[in-house]
Amino acid sequence: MEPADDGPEVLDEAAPGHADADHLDYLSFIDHAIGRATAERPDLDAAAMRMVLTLHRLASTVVYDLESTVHRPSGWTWPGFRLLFVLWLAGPMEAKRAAELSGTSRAAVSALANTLERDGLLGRRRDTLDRRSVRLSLTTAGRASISAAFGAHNAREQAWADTLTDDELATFNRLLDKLIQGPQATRANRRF
Amino acid sequence: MEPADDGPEVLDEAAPGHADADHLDYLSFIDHAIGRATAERPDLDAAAMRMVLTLHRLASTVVYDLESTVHRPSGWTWPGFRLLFVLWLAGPMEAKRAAELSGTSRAAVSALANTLERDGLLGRRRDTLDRRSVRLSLTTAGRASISAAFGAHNAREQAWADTLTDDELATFNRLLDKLIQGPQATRANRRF
DNA sequence: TCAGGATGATTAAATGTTTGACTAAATGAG
DNA sequence: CTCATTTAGTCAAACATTTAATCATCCTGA
Repeated sequence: MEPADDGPEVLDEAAPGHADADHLDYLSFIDHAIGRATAERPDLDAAAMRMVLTLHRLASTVVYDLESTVHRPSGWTWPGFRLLFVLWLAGPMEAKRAAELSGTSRAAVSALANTLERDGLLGRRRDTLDRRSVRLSLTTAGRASISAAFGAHNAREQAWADTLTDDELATFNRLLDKLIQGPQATRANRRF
Repeated sequence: MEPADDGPEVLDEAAPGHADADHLDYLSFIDHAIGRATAERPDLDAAAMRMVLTLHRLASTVVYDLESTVHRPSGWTWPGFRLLFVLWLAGPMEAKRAAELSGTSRAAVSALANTLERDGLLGRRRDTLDRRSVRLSLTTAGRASISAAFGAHNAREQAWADTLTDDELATFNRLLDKLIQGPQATRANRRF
């Protein structure tokens, strides 16, 4: 990799206000970012910025934890888990519905099904009535795998939830639900 | 793609309890999943399961919204935005620190920097003291881009936050903060 | 001093994601 | 009935992510 030749267009010196940026980490960066951004642009909505920034970082951290401690050691990936999870709990279904329920595109389900089928965890079958459509279902091996993995998965979920009191958890779940049932979520879920 | 040959190992019929799985969507699947899973395995922690499932789906939906309405139309990706955002608000820094602050691996930052450098949004410069280390900084074009994009970004954040009342938002942010400051998050953030 | 071990960055290989194009099959208006 | 349109799935190209291996550089202790 060639080092950049330090042309004049590179802002190489820290701009004023970055002086305190040296003792930051993944968590404290949130406060720093909100402070810097709103100092530079007072029109920004700080509480909304905090909500999205923290929500995203928390979700990433939880997913990384589940994937690295539960699923990768069992030989599979988070996206693979998500698709098998849907099939486990809602039964065999068309690829299109699996995409809707797992929240990705049909193309991603198609690609994902390739590896999962290769690994013997799910089966594909062309529908006889509508021959465009493909029905996905767990194999017995797939069912056994996910059923076994989900115990460990839920144990980690429980450890996370234990960070909050029972009341706080109930409140948190209520607010999550309000957000995901709200107009923005309804508007946004258009991956199809 | 070859249809599976419907061998006996494929669980092709819906198991009992899947009868009501036909009128599900991305949102109502959460309730269905919790009901089915706890019916099958009463030892599971339903509230914890709900928390993680909803948290993940909400975060994915918000990110997809921001990426598809704000960032992709401007010609860049969510991961690219995240890296530039860190450089914007904390100033030039080593690649290693950029990885810590943006929450990915050093390898991912290295790959991401390739495309961003190619597109003229950031510059790389070998450190003269420690010649292993590489310093990343925004170009003026990169700075202008992110500054322009962040107005629209924050407007979408605001729309999401408006789903909650002011009190609810304050509570939600407090609980997000408690979770991300808690022992699980501290334990889990070990991507380095 | 210098050999062994740590550290920063990159690359490699495998996976997964997106959008957009393409194929094949079903549907529906005339 | 036929032809245009819609729909399900897949493919292709561009990107991004992970872990593991590799390379170069720095540091440390005998």
